[in-house]
Amino acid sequence: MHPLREEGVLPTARSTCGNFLEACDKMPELPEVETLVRGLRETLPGRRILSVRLGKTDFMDDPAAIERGAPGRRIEGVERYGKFLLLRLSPMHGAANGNAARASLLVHLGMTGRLAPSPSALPCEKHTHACFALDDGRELRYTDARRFGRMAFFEEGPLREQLRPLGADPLDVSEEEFAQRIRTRRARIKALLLDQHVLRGVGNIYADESLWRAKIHPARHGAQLTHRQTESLRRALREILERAIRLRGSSISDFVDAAGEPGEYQRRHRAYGREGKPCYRCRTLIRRIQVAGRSSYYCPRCQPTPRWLSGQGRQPKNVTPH
DNA sequence: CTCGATCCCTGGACGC
DNA sequence: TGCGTCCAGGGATCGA
Repeated sequence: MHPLREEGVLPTARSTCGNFLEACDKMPELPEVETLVRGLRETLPGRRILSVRLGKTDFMDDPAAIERGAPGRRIEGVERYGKFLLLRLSPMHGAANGNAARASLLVHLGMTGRLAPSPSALPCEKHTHACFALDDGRELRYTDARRFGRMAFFEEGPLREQLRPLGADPLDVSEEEFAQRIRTRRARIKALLLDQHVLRGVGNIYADESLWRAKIHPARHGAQLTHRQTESLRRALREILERAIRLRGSSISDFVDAAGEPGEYQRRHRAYGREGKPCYRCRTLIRRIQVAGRSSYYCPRCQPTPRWLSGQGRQPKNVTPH
């Protein structure tokens, strides 16, 4: 039996205190991945990968390529691209074959993925599917119960190929590009925010939060939005993501930020997961509907339902994008 | 091309 | 206590 299969279960490693929604809090979207990247950057660069052990591999593009390509390389950097995490690897030491080129390990955490170094002596947590032994007595371990994540090894060319289809950086996208990417589409705004080909890094939580803040109903069509609305949404999204990164970066939960509000209050979602609770702006009860196959939380008063949806009426035919 | 529906997978919540 | 059922979601894939 594979050593990783018999999972050495740590005595209830994490106190999963709290309800489901607090657990959702940890779902890796852009800010969570960014925080992880910053943490790994402190400790990984310069380390050499000595060996690789894999458990279940059905979420990996090409497990053999990882086993073949990673050992012997040095970790040169850690980067984020959307929700992807990139381990930049050196060319293979003194390699004359195909390993002379730079390469990267591409990691997506999916819903439940975690990536962290750990002393090799510690038993692996349950659902650990990849262990990279480092030259300092630690192992970089990937754990993912649901295996919705992804792991792959690429050299530069193929890596660019993988990342090329991804959309704009929501922290960086210009007013014009954002409007262009949204207002030319007839899909619902919620679907567009979640589409990694439109924007890279936004997930369900921050999509709902930014729509709440911009006062836009999740089922509106991209092409229905005014320029003023897309600009409001772009700013809301950027500010929420930036704040989330700041908050995640400070491990202390109850600090007071520049706005003078307690961190605990700040970090609470305004819409996501708050079905039946009063809107922070108008006290109307937050509702939950399905949009683009995902739960979507919104305030029915602040984010008015589009007319075509509210009545028995259906979607008008003339929402032609332009 | 565009968009929506379906499926993958597991653990936790909930009902009986 | 224990069992079954439902549900969460990112993204690939398929069909309309």
